[in-house]
Amino acid sequence: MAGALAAPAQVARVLPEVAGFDRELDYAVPAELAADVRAGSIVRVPLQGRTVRGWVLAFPVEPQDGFVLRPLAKVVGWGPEPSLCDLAGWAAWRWAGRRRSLLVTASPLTSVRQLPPGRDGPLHGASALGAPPAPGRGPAANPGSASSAGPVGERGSGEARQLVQDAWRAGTHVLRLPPVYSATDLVEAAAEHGPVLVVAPTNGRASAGCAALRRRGATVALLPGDWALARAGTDVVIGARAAAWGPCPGLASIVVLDAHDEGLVQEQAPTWDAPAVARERARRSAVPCLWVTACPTLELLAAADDVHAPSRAAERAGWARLQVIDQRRSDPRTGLYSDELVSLLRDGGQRVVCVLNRKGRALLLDCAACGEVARCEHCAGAVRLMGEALTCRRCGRSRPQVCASCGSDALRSLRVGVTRAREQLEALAGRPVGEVTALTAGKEDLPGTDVFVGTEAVLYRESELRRRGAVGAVAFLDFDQELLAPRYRAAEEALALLARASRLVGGRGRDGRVLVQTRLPGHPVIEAAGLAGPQRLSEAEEPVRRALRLPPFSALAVLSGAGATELAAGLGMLGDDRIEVNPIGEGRWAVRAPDHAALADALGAVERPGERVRAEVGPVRF
DNA sequence: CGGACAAGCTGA
DNA sequence: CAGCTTGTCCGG
Repeated sequence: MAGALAAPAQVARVLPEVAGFDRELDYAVPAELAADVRAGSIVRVPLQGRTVRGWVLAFPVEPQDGFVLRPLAKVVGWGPEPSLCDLAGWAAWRWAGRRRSLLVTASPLTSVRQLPPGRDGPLHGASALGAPPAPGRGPAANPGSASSAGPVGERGSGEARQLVQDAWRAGTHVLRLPPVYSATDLVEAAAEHGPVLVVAPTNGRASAGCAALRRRGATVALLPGDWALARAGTDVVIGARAAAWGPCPGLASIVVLDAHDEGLVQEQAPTWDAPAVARERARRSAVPCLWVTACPTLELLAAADDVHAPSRAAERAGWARLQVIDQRRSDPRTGLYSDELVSLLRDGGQRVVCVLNRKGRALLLDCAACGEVARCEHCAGAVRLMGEALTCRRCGRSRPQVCASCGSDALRSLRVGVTRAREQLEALAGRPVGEVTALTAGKEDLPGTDVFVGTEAVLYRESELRRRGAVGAVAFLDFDQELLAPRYRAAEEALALLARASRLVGGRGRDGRVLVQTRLPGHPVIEAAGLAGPQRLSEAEEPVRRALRLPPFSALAVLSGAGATELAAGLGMLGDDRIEVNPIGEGRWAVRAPDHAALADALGAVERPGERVRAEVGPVRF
């Protein structure tokens, strides 16, 4: 540096984008860059002999004395609004992570040097919101999706609008709308109060919602692509879960669609979830946060200020008819295909989607001659059929399809997977059956058949399935697997599957139905879906969760990775008797606290070990 | 994270 | 003791 006696440069406080580094550093801002620097700007700064990206958290600031400040190297472009930088700090505390990944989520994919004309510019000058549809207006609608209906259908529009009006005050509100309702009407009603940020559970729902809103004349930014447009200002900003971190100047409300959906939870640490981020963001802006869901979870209900539901008639109309097949007296071997299912399959006019949450062909076999379960000769683990051979799940060794105890080659499938079910369904139906699993999802077109079988991934192919005509029925071949899954949220997840299936067949008004094969016909999940009354499940679940001190009656985190044991020990050393730490096998630890604040404070108070630790706050699987 | 630098190891 | 690896520290 020349050491000239010019006026002291202004100073910016920057968070460098360096993994594992969460400190703010001060930099001098050269006069020629000062005009482009503002809080939130993305810049490049020198650090240890290289230059790295970073976010300006504050500008200008009083520098801390005692440092020779290095100059900012470059202004890359626009970044998150300053309020989102603060929100990232909160989320880093709440999910025991660092700000970097959260600010990456809040930033554009590529540098944004200039914003397009915004709210008051030519794109927006006369928003057509509330006016009759004006197809030619606004940014180009997505080609290709213009033919599909709104994100979820058109029924019950008045009800959705009315709920928005009822809930219109600062705070977090559960809008308990049935699976079939008009999200487009709902968002449109919210947008009449000012810019609305919409978080959808999948990119597919977000882009369908974007197209529907644009057809009605709203200016809509679809994230992540339209980041710059969103930052400039639109009526609606919509995207998948990362949209919770999307720019939305003048934010007047946040709407989270399918707030119960697991797609709204970030899998990588920090494991933030969009409903909780939306709630805090709305709270900080003193605007309404609307959690829209057909099946509110206990965790959502506990965190919300109130619940708004439509009339019984409207709620009933939006759930499909449920046909429960009681299989308590059927043979477990043949129980996957009830008479009712077979007649449905043989009705050639029906398009049927079957759900079986098991991949592969045969996952458990026994010998037809001696009845022995097929197991591995080396480790005694259960074997499954892979191709033509039996493969051990535990040690991976293979052997031919022969019974190890009597030598017979007549092995029977005790628990079939989707691959085998497809073959069996095809034989029963007398027409072609297509297989859909997560492996094929998104990449290939659906098979050209009218009957499908797949894991729950098949339910996420809604728009493709419906494009070829109405789906007459969704059949859950082994619903008990969902009901009895060893996870505390299993029942709520099972109801969410029935809600998704309801949406696929289109509610009471259509002839569609959801068929459930089960040995637990009186289960609260089935009762709730059958009566279109999701609170039935909440009422049954609440005392169980309370007694077991599971969320929302506690807050959980799972620690894993090489440093997990050290971090667990550190938590024990805090001497806080509200924090429980328990081993859950293989270097994994469960941490339980009375609430999220206590959990976050405890995780934040312990020094992180040198070795890597993953802290999954609010584990999806537990 | 990744560069800088120091301490530790090895072989001629 | 040069030449290399491994570990620890620290960033404005």
